[in-house]
Amino acid sequence: MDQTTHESGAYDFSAAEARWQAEWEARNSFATADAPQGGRRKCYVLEMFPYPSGKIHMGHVRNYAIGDVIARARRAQGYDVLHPMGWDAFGLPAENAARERNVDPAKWTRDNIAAMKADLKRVGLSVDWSREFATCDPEYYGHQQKLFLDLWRAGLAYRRESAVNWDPVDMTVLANEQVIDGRGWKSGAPVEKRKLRQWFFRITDFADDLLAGLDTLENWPERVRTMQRNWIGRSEGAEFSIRLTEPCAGIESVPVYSTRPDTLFGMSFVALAPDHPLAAAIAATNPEAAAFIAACQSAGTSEAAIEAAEKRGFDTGLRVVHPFDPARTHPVWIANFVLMDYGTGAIFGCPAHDQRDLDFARKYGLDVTVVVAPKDDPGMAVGDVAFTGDGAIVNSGFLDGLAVTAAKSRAIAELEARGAGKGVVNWRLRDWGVSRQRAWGCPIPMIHCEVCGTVPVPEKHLPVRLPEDLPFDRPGNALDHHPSWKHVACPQCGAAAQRETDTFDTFVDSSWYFARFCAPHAPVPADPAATSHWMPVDHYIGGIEHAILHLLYARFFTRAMHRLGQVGVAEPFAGLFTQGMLTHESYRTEDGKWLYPEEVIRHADHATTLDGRKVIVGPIEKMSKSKRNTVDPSAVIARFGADTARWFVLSDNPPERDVEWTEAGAQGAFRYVQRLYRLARSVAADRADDVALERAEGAARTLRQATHRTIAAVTEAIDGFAFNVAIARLYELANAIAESEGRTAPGLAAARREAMSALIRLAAPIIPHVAEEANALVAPEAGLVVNQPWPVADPDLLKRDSVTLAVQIMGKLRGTIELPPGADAETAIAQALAEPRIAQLLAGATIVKRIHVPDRIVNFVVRP
RNA sequence: GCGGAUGUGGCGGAACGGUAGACGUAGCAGACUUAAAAUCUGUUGUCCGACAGGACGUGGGGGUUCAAGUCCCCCCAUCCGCACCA
Repeated sequence: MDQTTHESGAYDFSAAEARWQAEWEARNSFATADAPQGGRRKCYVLEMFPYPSGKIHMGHVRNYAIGDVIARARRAQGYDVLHPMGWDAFGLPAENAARERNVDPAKWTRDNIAAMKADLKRVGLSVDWSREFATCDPEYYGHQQKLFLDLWRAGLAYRRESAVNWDPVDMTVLANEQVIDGRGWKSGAPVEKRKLRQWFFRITDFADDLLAGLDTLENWPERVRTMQRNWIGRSEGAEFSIRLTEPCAGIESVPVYSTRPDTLFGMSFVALAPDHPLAAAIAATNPEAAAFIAACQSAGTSEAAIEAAEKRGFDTGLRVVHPFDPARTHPVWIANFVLMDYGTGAIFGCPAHDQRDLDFARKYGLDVTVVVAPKDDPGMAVGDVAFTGDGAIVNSGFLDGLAVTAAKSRAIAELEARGAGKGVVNWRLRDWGVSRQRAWGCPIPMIHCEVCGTVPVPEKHLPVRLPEDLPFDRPGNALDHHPSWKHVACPQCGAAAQRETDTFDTFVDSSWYFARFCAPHAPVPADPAATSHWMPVDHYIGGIEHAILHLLYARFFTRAMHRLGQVGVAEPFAGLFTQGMLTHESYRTEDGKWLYPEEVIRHADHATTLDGRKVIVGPIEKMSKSKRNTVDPSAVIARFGADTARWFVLSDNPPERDVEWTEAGAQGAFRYVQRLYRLARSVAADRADDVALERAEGAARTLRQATHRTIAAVTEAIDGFAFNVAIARLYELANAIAESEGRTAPGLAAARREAMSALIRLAAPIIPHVAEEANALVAPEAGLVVNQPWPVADPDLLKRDSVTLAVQIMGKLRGTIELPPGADAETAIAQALAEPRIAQLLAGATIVKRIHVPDRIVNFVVRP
């Protein structure tokens, strides 16, 4: 009896998984070289690296299982596969832990990495761990500082003022997620906007290219490309000045941007962003305006908060002159829905043809003039819905009668002729602010000298290391509070100077790690030869929540590095796959306390606690610690094994959708793993059969056909990331092998061995441990499964002996017929008409049309 | 508010415009067992009817087509993102 079989004959996953993981590690099965290997095609598989929270969760298991299936399948298919792993190790949680529990964020992070790595290793991933690094390694962030200096020298980084959320009680900058309903999450104090000098990357320099590049990303989900396109937000419009009737504080006119210059005659007001310079000038002498602006500032900086807020405005009393009609004047308002960061921070309002303007106009009783008349309703009156479609321009002087597009050009030409403005391309995309007032991040390698200004840290002094004794005893930036860290001599003049105490946004850390993985020990940030070989990432796998920011920043950063000659490609991710989230029922006691699933006994129609108290079963929601509806993968792996966990998270539904963890599903997965092993034992016990595979007949040939159909179907399904479909086909093959047991047919033993070998290799990317175990029973002479090639389907065995066609009358199914594949229309229709039931139903009716789709259907269209 | 997606049996889901419900899970009936678990066999969309057969059925409403889960239009619900969470 071998050591992984219980006395009962059951598969002992625990011993087997540890043994095969050790075996792969001892053989270095997943190590990859930086350079090309003998003409083998390369495949770079990368899952978004994790934040080291300390424990893996089921979302990680699913994310890494998806990547691992692809990596293992590609390896079997003959590719040279790069599949690395690392840690996105800077960020707020470590800092919060430091404050709350007085621990060193570095130690906290290192401990978390160690724990998570141990968890991940038990999942049995085909990862080349020799490439592992964490973004908090001084070596990594030192290279990042070098990259920043390169970007700065290339003019792609600069410093300017920008607003942050300021908590006036805790005296600290808040992240948007720390602002809840306009208040600080801890202090509860209303948040203020405050301007700080901050570092920015000039991502807008690449706006055009980032947009155009999307068209080349054929292996990205269309929805992600659409989201990025909308985010970049290219628009064509007009930028022009609108003259005030009287100057205000020396300001004579207001520049506005509009994508609808065709509706200029429908203008009824001008609206300024609350932080617009003219608004500030007005507020200086008008306390009411100042109060209104102050009220707007408390909303926080997030666009969602601003736009979801009720539209409010303040009439400044100023008026502007209409650019095309000096006789008309319009009021100037300050409005909370106008964004300073978009366009010029001021708009003209045309309520009839813009919903936000209309809502605003209705609220404050402003004029609504229709200037675009829909073709089917030329006399349209506007109620509460703005008309934004095409039509003919009316009430608009020289624009009258034109269509919208023509009117835009005409209006722009007129503005240019009058010297008032011009046609411009505008982008919604803003430059990327990377300064964070946080201590647990990559220090920005700059020094502020009173004499020399802002001076870069000399490269020989990189990395600028974080101090090991960060003081977290008071709010604010611990790096800034450190007694000595920031005080240095100016590298240029030697005078006393101060280090920049802001650190980088952690999105910077994750914007080039995939390039570093290609040569993780190179003396430069990215090794050009290694990145030229491995980049782009062929399959990048992660959550849909990263669809915009992370992916856009990484695309920008790669372009910047490419421009500087540091990586071989401009586009980092050739293929993208976005997975759904893990969800689970949530449970609470009657007094509202959240319960973990393991504290709950689930009955058929209700649930109780372990000691019998009533449990309220909540909706199925995204797993989160706060609701305690999490399932701990370590516990699942200990109970069922890694193979079961991997199989379940891939089997239940398409990977791009959310998956609900269910006990029943896990049990089902567990049964399959056991069943695979039992089948292998059964096949291994078959007596040899001297009939060759090629001469298999009857049940043996049927099994061979099933095997080869499964090979074709599973290969296609895995290529398309349809793991749930691949798994359904693997169930079918297992069923077919089980059915063949005890039967007799020429070549059946050989056919069963063939089927089992295919099943093992096809299932191996998903459940690699039991696949090795089964292989050791059935075909030990073939060597480890990880070194075996992917099975290939024999086209002859994919051919069907006969096909079933549906026979329809008026599109309704009325019967089926059996035909040889490829039968022509005449044969099919004749046979359909010969069916007694069809003939009966057609009797007395006139057939007006006969439709035949080869190997699919016959449909008769009849008249009674 | 804006942008993007999703919706099919009790549940997860499958389905080049061509037999809706593959496969799994749950349920029911049976075999094995002292018993339970495991395993195996059969069965299961709803309604009518006898297992023949029929009607209905893919979030709701309309349309295109010989034929619609699939294409088009409108609506509803849920989820993701919104620039300092990662």
